[in-house]
Amino acid sequence: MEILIVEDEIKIANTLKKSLIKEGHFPTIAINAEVALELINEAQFDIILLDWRLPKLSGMEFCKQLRRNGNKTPIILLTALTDVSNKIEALEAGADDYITKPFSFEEVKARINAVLRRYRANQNAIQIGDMIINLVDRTVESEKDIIKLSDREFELLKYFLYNKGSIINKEKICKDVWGIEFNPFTNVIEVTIKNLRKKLEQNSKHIFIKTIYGEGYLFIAE
Amino acid sequence: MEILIVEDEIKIANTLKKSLIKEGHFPTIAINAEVALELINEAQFDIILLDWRLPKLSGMEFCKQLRRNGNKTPIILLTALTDVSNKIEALEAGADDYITKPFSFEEVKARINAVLRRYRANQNAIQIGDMIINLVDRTVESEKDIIKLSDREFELLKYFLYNKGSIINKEKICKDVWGIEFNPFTNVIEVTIKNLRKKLEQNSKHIFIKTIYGEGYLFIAE
DNA sequence: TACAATTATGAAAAATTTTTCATTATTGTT
DNA sequence: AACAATAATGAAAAATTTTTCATAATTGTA
Repeated sequence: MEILIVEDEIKIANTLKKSLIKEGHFPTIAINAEVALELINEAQFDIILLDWRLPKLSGMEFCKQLRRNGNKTPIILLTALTDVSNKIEALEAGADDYITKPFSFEEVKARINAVLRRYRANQNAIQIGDMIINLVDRTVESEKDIIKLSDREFELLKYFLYNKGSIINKEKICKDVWGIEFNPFTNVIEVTIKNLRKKLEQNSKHIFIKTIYGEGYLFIAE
Repeated sequence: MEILIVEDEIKIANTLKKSLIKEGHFPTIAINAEVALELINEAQFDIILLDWRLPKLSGMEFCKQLRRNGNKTPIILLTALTDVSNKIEALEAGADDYITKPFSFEEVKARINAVLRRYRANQNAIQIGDMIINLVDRTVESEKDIIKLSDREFELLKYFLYNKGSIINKEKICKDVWGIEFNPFTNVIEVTIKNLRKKLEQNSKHIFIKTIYGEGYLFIAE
């Protein structure tokens, strides 16, 4: 995993770097915000460890700037300050978490894991109607329940999501979801849609698969 | 789907908007780059349709600026220019595609779909060792072949990916992948790891699940 | 070297998913 | 209203996945 360490104290930066390499990660050091920004524009980082105190542009200001520019990489601020208002300030600047110095590497590891777990969950979770669908974990949650979909049902749901608002005919569904040419002698598509519909309707009032007679299906989420 | 239309010609913008709404999308209009940037910082767009000719800051310059600031939203440039060098210029500015005016809505639709398909594939595909793993489509490709994993096997692989470089013991694997407490009377974990290993080893020279005797498993990708 | 602990393995049982099937229901056309 | 075309449905068959099982192999300890 690519980790950017923005820290002007070389000793701290190198210690972190070594420990992260030991963990199988790929850390990169930037000694100030300027260097960091260049690196961010060149490479894709999975997470940023950002010291609060940096020369010129503070870590917090830099954090704000990144967020203002639409950068959503998870950020953990490293701070010596322990005042509660600093925590609020850090989170308001757009940081996902903060670690107070001095810190153990175990804590850094734990925070990185926690922030990434949350980030990945948010990244891949989308709200559709009154449900939350995670495209990586393949979970579907309504207000009532967690809906258990089989693989094929989930593939079909994902397909409808990607084609929301469009009428899709059976031939296209067969090709794109089953990966085979349409066979008019089988009704497996109708059956699978029926099964998916049933599960969605039992758990949602705002999501429908509407049949357009003779044309196909239209996925609607209100 | 949230679509940002950056177009100063109101007629064109409104025509596009209406057609996109008809398709079930959620378009928003910005009449210049400044307005667009504000909207981009406030909301999350799935794709941006960006006119080349904008007052003050051209679409291309705006595109460059977005990319420079780490914004990776798919962008389609709308241009009246047909010179081949403009196409190259557009792509070099960081656009994902371009559409030449005048255009039909069918073409806009087709381009949006193509760009999103490619974007989603790239977004969710990661290279690990000599394989490409798509976490949404759940496909695993090596240079030789497409590896067919069952659900459980894929969940286990994903888990190892997220914990690359860490030794994970069986109790933790059981809890995090199977979602149940470890039962010492079963060897289902060993069997599933064996099955996954076999498939990985048949297709990759650079990915291993190493056994640390008495401790757990370590996922290695070179 | 012998033994214990842990892990790996091939085969089969059990569970689940996917598809097929026959029938019913709905929609459109004449 | 009658009929044809299309879609939906419950049940069961077929296919696949997941787990169990008994045994073998590997690793660590005494």
